[in-house]
Amino acid sequence: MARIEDVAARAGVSVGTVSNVLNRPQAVAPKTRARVEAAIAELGYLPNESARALVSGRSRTVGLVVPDVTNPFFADLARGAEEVADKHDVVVELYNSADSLERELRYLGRLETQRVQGILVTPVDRGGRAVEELISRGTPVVLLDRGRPSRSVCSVSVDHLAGGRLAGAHLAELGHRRIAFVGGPLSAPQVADRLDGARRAAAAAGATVEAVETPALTVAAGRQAAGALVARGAGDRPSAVFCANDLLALGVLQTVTRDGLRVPEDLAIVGYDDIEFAAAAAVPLTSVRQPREQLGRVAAELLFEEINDAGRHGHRQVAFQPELVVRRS
Amino acid sequence: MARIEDVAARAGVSVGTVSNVLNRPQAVAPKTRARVEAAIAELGYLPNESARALVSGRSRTVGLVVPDVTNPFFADLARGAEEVADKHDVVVELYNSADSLERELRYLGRLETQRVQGILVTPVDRGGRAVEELISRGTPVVLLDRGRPSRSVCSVSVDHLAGGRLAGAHLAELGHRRIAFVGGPLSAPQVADRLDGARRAAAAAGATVEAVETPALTVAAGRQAAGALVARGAGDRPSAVFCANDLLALGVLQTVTRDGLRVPEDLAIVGYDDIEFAAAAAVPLTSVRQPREQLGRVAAELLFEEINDAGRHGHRQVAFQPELVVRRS
DNA sequence: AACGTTCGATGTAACGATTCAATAACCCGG
DNA sequence: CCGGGTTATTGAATCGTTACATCGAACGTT
Repeated sequence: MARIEDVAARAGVSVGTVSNVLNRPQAVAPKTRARVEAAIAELGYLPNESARALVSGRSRTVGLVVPDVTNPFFADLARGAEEVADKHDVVVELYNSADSLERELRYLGRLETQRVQGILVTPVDRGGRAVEELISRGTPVVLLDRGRPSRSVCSVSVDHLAGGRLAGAHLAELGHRRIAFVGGPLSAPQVADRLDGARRAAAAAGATVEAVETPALTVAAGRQAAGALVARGAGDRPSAVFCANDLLALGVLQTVTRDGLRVPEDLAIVGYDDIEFAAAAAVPLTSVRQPREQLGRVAAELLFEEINDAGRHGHRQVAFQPELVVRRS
Repeated sequence: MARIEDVAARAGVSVGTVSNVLNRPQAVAPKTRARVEAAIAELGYLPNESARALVSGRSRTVGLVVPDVTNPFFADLARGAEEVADKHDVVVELYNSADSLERELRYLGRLETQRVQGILVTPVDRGGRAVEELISRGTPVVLLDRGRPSRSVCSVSVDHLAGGRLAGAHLAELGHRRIAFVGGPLSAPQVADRLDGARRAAAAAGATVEAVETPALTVAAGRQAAGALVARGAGDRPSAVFCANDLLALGVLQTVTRDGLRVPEDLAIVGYDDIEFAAAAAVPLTSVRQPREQLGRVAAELLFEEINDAGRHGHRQVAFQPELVVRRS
């Protein structure tokens, strides 16, 4: 494979000049530039990114670690982040921690050894030690969807307390007095906040919210939780469920309708995220919408601000307000 | 940030020894190793992957470029690939070309400048010149879901002709005589094959298949195509549609039911891929299932075979058989 | 024609690891 | 206690770039 030296030889110039046409074309005379470009084309030369990164001390990359690429919410978020990374001529490497701490650590470690410019991450363990260490060693990090009030790191999140409130108030207003919350693990703050918000809004309207904890936020977990709910029998069952995300809601919807319940007559359902499938579901899903792509965009913007503004940069915690999208469930 | 030299100094050994404990721990005496490991921990040392890659000539990475991360089909495929990459102690970098040739080229180029060990790719332009050049310059490539009979490259695919046949035969058997195929662009061979297969099976049963081409395989495109279908009026409408993937089918389903058609009574629908949402749809979707994760696994295995077995490695084209999953649509 | 400027091109020292041949330390039997 | 054979460690060369100080040519002005 051709090296910069081969190109230089072929074009009859020095390697420095080749490097210049690659990195500051305006600094080299048009004729020489043309000659060098021809040599590059003839040789099929491609610069070695490792060597580049080695001398400049940083790669032209940022990392994005999400807990579930399968969840369209994160896919949309990734798109938003890519959009702004493009403007900075940086590529986004996407990694799927699949809700596994071990995988998350592996990927974060890998990203750090690659000396990426920065990392966007939704930590599975609520942003624990691993992230602290990353930051303390100097890698810029922006937390996604983990709105801890920490001053030591930028974060972008949605006010899930408000989101929960929206859902709780909506259901209470519809006359529901017994509401179930399906979601988990409750140790995840975004999940706990949604529950909390719903509880408060429901309490204010004289309704109660019972938590049904799930191991994950997936369709399968939703099916399982719904199974337990259905098994209880009509008398002993809440009349509405608020699901911590749309994937769960879809699972619940699927199972309860299969078991003969009507939605929303026998059981009302409210989801969260408002992914594209929510509107296309068996019963179009009422859901709490998060500004998905915007979340990704803003997170990336904060990251690049920190990367470029280096030392003097105040960490900011940006919180978005969710919005209730009422459909038929 | 600590370098290997700092670690060596702190542990009182040479850099070569530190490198050894990192790469072949069994070759260094237990006592020295312990000392070095302590120094590494104290300094929070992390090797610089760029430097590593530079001297070894290859990074510990493979690339995976898919046309749509949002499509759960590809997410599952990625999971399969990661699983086998893990075993080789290699990480999978995931990139979303979003069906854009320009983005695909950018990512492939980037991967090549990073000197990745190999690339798994579902090319948007049916594996044209870009991929040929990649291969000719020596990067191992495995094509995903692009089963061209080319002997010059490994590929993993599903027999979409058979898949189309499955769908066409199923609908014809149900008595449908006018079937629409919704999907596109038809220039994509996987899409064209599905249409072809459906046509043949339908023709054998005396039915006809009319193609409704869409610009992409998304929910939105499905909605749009369905709109056109609905607008035609009951008399002039096919009684069944076969969609090139489940995303389209979901879009079609959503629009036609919104417009008052019953599925499957007024319009039967068959999807393709059998993603998780298919079963959870308004009307549980009949779909042609592809072995998604297995596809990813086998592709990765072929790639590593080529990477490790270097010169002598016969390119193979693996084709899987799809399977019809009958549900209610 | 001489001189000061500018603009373009050059050469080389890093960057941070790995590799490998050479050397040193060690172990054990005689 | 010495020598022969291992086993451990060392040190320098190397990977492919970029950055930067330096050098040279060309040009316009007086």
